[in-house]
Parts: sequence; structure tokens; C-alpha cells
Amino acid sequence: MKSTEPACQYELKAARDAMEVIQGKWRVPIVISLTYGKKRFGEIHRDIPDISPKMLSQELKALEENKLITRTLYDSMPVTVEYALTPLGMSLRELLNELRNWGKYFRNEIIGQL
Amino acid sequence: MKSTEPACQYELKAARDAMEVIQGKWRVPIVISLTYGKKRFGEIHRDIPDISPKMLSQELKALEENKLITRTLYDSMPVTVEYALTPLGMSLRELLNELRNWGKYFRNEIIGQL
DNA sequence: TATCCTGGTTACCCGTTGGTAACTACTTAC
DNA sequence: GTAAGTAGTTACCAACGGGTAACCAGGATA
Repeated sequence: MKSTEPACQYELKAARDAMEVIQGKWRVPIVISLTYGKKRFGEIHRDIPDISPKMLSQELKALEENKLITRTLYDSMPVTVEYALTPLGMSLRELLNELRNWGKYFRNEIIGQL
Repeated sequence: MKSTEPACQYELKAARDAMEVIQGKWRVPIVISLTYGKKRFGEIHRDIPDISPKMLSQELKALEENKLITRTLYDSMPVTVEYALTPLGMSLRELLNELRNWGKYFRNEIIGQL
């Protein structure tokens, strides 16, 4: 009996890399919010009303460290900050599409039956 | 200023549904292992050497509850148990592909630069 | 002078996730 | 009798993720 799939190991590592970046309750929602265009802190917050400022700030930092978003500070009258997806962040589009598609499918198949 | 994207709310919910099912350190690896065909407990364990039997058992139960996999017990000489993807589980293929593709891309773009 | 807007930070707490080690039960092989 | 392979279970514990509430600073507005 084959003990393991050799190719499997490499595929597993790639999937884990991706999950590490996406993992957690808030990163996917934040990135999705930014796919509609650059936004300010408060605008993202209004897109995701149940996130606390602490988590939003923390997760934005993590996304910036992973080069998925940029943070731009404007020295306007009431200091404004704009967050935007980098090309790398935008490259998540397809993955996020699949995520949403499958989420809808799953809801119809399983959750809908309850 | 627009306070929120109306369509965004529905999209966010779908993505969250999907993430809830996939979330955690081990579910994606387990499902990927099973995309290579039905497997026994020990075979999955050999595909994912760093998972403990406790976690493997626990996550297999969770995946079964979400109707992604089936568990079949065979009354053979040394009791064997086979896990296999359901059609719903197989419907994750595209999502998992995107996950792996993006993981490889991310590794090249970011991790590779370090 | 007080309040609101901007965009956060800090301290504290709790529940879940996941890790380790040991143990179970049955059968076959040495 | 002892080990090894089947498929797990149990108890105990540490770390992290995330929630709440309060607070901060600067400028504008009333």
C-alpha cells in the first residue's frame, strides 16, 4: 500500500501558505471590502460593522505586512488614512470569488435544508 | 460619501460561510489529501505527518458533520475505516485549486524575496 | 469651552484551538 | 509472551484569537 502521495506534500504546503495569510475572522471581509476600491478606516468599519477598532487596526497592519494592502496617510484637516489593495492583494480576486461562490453553494445545499 | 456598499454585505456573508467550514489548521490539508481518493485514518495521517491523532479524529468528525466527507467502517480482520469526499466535498476542488495557486504565487512574490 | 470628527491604542478578560502524553481494544505475527 | 498495526480516546495544559471598555491626540465646529 502506498504510504503517501508524493505530490501531495508540495500542494499541501502551498495551500497552507495561502490559508495563513487569509486565516482569521476578519481578513477576508477586509480584503473584500477593499476590492470595491480604496477606503478609509471608518469606511471599512461601516462595511464590516461588527469588527472592533482594535481588530480592524490589527488586521490592517497584518495585511500591510503581507504586502496585500497599502496605507497612505493624508495631512488633511482631520487626518485621513486610505487603505488600498496592492497588485498582490488584487491577485486574491479569483480566490475570493471561489470562496463566495462556494459559500453560496454550501448555504443552499446544507444550511438551506435545516 | 457613501457609507457602505450594499452588495458587499451579501458577498461578505457568503465568504464567511465558506471560511467557517474551511477554517483551522487541518481541514484544508485533510480535504486535499482526500481529493486523491478515499483513504484510511492512517493513510491520511501519513499524508499529514504533523497532525496528532486527536486533531485528525476531531477534524474528520467536523468535516463529516458538514457533509464534506463520509466515514465507512469495514468489519475486516483489523477493523478498517475509510474516509471519502462527498459530492459536496468534491465541489471544493476549484476553491482548493485557487488556494494552492495563490499560495504558490504568494510564495514566489513574497516569501521568495526574503 | 465643549463636543464631534478623524484614526486609532491600551488594558483586561475569556473561550477556543491545538499540542503532548498516555491509554484503550482487538488481531495478527514473531 | 511481546510487539506491531488497526483506529482512535482521554486528560491536562499553554497560547492565541478575539471581545469590551476606556482612553488618546489633533483639528473643526458650535
